[in-house]
Amino acid sequence: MRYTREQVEATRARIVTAASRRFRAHGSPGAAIATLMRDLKLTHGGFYRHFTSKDQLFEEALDAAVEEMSAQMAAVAEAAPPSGARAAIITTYLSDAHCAHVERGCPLAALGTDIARLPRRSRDVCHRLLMAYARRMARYMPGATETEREQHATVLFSGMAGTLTLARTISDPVARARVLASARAFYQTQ
Amino acid sequence: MRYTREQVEATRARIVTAASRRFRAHGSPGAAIATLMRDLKLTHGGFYRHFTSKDQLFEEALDAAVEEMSAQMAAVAEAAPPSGARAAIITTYLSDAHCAHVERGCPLAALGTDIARLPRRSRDVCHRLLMAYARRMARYMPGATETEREQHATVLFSGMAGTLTLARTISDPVARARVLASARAFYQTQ
DNA sequence: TGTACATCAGTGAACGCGCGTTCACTGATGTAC
DNA sequence: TGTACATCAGTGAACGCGCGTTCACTGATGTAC
Repeated sequence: MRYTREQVEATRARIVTAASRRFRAHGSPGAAIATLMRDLKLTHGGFYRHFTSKDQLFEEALDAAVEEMSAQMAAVAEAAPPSGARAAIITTYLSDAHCAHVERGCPLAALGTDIARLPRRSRDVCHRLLMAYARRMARYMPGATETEREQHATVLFSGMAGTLTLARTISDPVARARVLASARAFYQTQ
Repeated sequence: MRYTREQVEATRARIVTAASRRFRAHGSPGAAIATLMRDLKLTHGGFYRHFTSKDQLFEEALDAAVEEMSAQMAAVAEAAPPSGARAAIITTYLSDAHCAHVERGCPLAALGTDIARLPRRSRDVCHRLLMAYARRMARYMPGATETEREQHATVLFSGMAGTLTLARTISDPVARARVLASARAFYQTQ
């Protein structure tokens, strides 16, 4: 073997991480494998030594994005006083900074409509990943039962994702900030 | 001239209407001009007698979608007692029926992330169309000033669009209906 | 009124490009003997 | 320990396909005379 198992897995991980950013920034059709590999100083042919198809990469990249995002949100929640965890999440999620960085931000806001259009099998896989995200956020949500908290997380995060997506269509920074601020106020009082 | 002005404009309108459905269902990269024209019993070459590019069609199709959707929502609001207009909008927007028909539904929920990724010039055009939608809905929203009502409409509709998009990733009808019901309850009490 | 020509929506072949995927090949290292 | 062979991550050319766009052409109708 030319490379050790560690090297091979490191390369694979680099591809997944880079893909998770590029897919969020440009969508799957907008992110070509050849470009992705070239920017990693690799050639596109080698891609298929690691993945069977672009679709498989998409799923793994989404998994990585969900993991990255939910870890960030959990960190924000844990840093806040217990009663302010939900508020801290809302402030961070609907921040100008999050809005400005699709490629590192919430995969639902970045890829929602693309996932909704996927054929059933892939859509189910993706949806399961998104549900894990909601489940992880549930502990910071109000509600008497785990199910209630999960549903609250689902509605809150999908709602904020919609507003973030809309904010990203706005070129004017002032107008964009105003929409984000309105949404923060809206969800904070709920 | 082979065709009268009426015939030419009727053909053009048919193309825009069909495109507005197909773009919402499959996104712009997923909706090919050749297929679109073929289903209208036309050939793809003729397309360029009516439009200069696919991008131009996208903008006109989005305009039509916004018009269709906001007219539907306005009708629902007008049919309700004045104090119940907002509630009626929420119930209709977050209904199973709306969720099941992307191609006739809210363009923000169907195309949000695609629009956010457009180059600046087209994104501005699209965003202006979406703002007209919010402006038209503002009259049914609470708020002391027109600006407040518009901001409320913006946050409410973008939020509902995010949840609708998420609901569309769910294959199981029961789970999907549960998410929509939770969101209806959430926004109704706000 | 009749005839010749111009117009232009629509046709269908062709072009060019990007992209996912395949494949024969390379060459450094692991392994068998 | 040394040598021959196997492995397989990575290379880069090539394939096939879909798609946006172009273009020469058609032919029915409008218009000029």
